[in-house]
Amino acid sequence: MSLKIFDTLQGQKLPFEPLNPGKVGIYVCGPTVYDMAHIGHARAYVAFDTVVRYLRRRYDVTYVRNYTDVDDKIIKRANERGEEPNVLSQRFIREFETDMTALAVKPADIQPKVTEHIPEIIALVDKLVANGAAYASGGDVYYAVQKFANYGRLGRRALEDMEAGARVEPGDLKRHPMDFALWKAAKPGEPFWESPWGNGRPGWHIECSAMSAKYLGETFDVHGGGKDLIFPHHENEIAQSEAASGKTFVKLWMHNGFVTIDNEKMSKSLGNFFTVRDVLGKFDPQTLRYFLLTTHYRSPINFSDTTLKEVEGRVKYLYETLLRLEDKLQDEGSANAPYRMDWVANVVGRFEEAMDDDFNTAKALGDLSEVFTAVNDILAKPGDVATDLRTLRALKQAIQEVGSVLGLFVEPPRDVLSRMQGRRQAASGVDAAAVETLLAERQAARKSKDFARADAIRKELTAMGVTIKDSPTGTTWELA
RNA sequence: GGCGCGGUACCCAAGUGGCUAAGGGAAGGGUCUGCAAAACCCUCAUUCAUCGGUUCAAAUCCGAUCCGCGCCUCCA
Repeated sequence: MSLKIFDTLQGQKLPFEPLNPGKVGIYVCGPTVYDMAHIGHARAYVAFDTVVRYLRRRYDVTYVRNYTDVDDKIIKRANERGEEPNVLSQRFIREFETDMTALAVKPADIQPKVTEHIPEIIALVDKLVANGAAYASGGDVYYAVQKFANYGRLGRRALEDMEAGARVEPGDLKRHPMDFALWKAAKPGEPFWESPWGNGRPGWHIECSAMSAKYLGETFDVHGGGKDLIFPHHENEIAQSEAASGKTFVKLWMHNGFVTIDNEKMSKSLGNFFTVRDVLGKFDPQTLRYFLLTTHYRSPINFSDTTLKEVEGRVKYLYETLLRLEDKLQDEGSANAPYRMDWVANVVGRFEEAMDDDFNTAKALGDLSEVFTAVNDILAKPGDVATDLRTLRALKQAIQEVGSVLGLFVEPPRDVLSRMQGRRQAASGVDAAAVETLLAERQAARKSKDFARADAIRKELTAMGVTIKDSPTGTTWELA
């Protein structure tokens, strides 16, 4: 049982071995906080949250995920809104954290902000200028890509190929078109910090080099982010960090695939953009999380309302099963009866097999389906009481253990189900009291065997979007 | 143009050299039910874009072709 992870740099799955036995340092590029988080963010952070949760089963993990809280887009947005950049970024950090909490994404161990690491950044830029990897030009400082032999290795592209397409502005301060800014001179009205090169602010890529080194060291185990960060962001991080330290920057690179809409990358220019908040207005956070885990993290995942509806139905089934299971387990059980099926003892083992193969949550979820079916099977067709209870207990424990890694099935099923029901009810505008009245009327009709009347009422309810379930303990209802 | 990824049933989606091609949804049949709903059971790809090749053996490896997507500019 050994963990294999796909490394972007090598282009293949590799057995994972931490640099320091028992310990893992992982850095994931966080959001630039100038707007609400979108589903692409949700995907990335749910994916890495799951990775980290799984790694923590075996290692002492230090997980760092930054906030980029100073950048062109933030300044632009703040100006548009007549707001201070730092006020705007702080606000979107809070919104981001609200969304992540809803999605059961645990905070990273360290969540550094760029604005709180300016001295480290300046020191790093200074070092790069001193050793010739970078040069000051105007009030800016640029990284000289030609000085870094491996430039383009992560993104699999040659410097010569890139020059052709690069736009060279007249009077550009860069020596080479692909050189990128480590430090940008402040324009009037922009936030700035004092530096040896004048007032300015960090370029986009340098922050991650500076902050990862500070918290994880000059060489660390895993660096992750979305596929769109491979080039130039991560390429540039490697160039900066390795030119400064002379050491290998990162042992293994992980990149998650995109969220697509109609099979095209989600982007504002295409107008196919959904925020997490939009989606959580229509679907349960557990639905979104489950959906994001149904496809392997490196593949694209296509988002649509139809799919989410389907997934919510599934998630509802899972929680209803859990609810039935819990109710059943109220009964006192036996200690060492046999299991009803022999695979029961190995549910977690199978889960680890799936996760060990580059965190295959899609496979893991597929396997889990059989567990839930088994639970319902036992509940629907009870056999020997002692055997059933022992089996159900074991299955419940396995579901909980697997769920604690996937970030599912942690909340009480009743809470999740009533949250879903509440959202549907609010959206449909159905009056619960009116439904109850009709149900009481139908109950009376049924009691007097007036089934025609009872069915007429059910038809009426169906027209309202209400589905009812009769059971020995009473009638419940829900919105389709 | 350069580089990369992918095409598995009606839909979504695992599987990347060898037991019966996971799982979910939809659909059809059944059990249960006054009838339903829910739940459970059964059925549902001799076949993995196409064409060649390698191999005792390929959805899985190689080549070609067609189609879709992404990166090369800010992006998770």
